[in-house]
Amino acid sequence: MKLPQTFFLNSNVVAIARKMLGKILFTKIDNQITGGIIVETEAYSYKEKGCHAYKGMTKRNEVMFREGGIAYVYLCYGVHEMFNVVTNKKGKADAVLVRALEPLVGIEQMMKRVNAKTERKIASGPGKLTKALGIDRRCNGKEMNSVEIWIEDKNLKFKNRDIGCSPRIGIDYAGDDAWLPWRFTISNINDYKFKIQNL
DNA sequence: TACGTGATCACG
DNA sequence: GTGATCACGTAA
Repeated sequence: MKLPQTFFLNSNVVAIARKMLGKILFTKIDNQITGGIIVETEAYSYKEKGCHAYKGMTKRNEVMFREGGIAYVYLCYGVHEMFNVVTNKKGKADAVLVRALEPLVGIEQMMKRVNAKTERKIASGPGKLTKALGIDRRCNGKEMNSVEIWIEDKNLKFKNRDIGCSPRIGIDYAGDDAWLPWRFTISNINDYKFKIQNL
């Protein structure tokens, strides 16, 4: 089942980030379908200093202020496209950064895009997963149930011990807010992968 | 551990 | 206009 927009309208972005683990992010770009299981996410709220929207609306973060359920894609360090899903109601600029995927569909195509020789680690970072899925700033503002990009729920459930929760990566500029445990990870994904059917 | 890379943003 | 900074990846 494709996740509906309502999934992203909740005001608790941390809960959404947690629930996005195990969902499957797909793109159909250049007529190729590629996708992977979301295994690492981070929550960002306009109320805290780690968030691009903390200081208000700018040209870059404008889509974060729209109604939830759309993509927020921006360029980081001049090199990497970063993919987020905007959440919450219009004007409440929250988002979830997707930081890593377990490759699942269209693996050959993903390997080609990232120029990798093996399928291992081809989407194991926020900059790499966008490259693997063909996501770039053209996806900025795109609805998350469109034909180019969407997330599916295959009802994957995890044991508590396989879910990690820790501070977010690379946001030292956020001061105290850098300590918020808003990063979520899955370990032992291979123990769960086989449960996914009907790709 | 160092640095490429270029858009963005807060200054004037 | 300009310059510091950046939600990374890779090589070493």
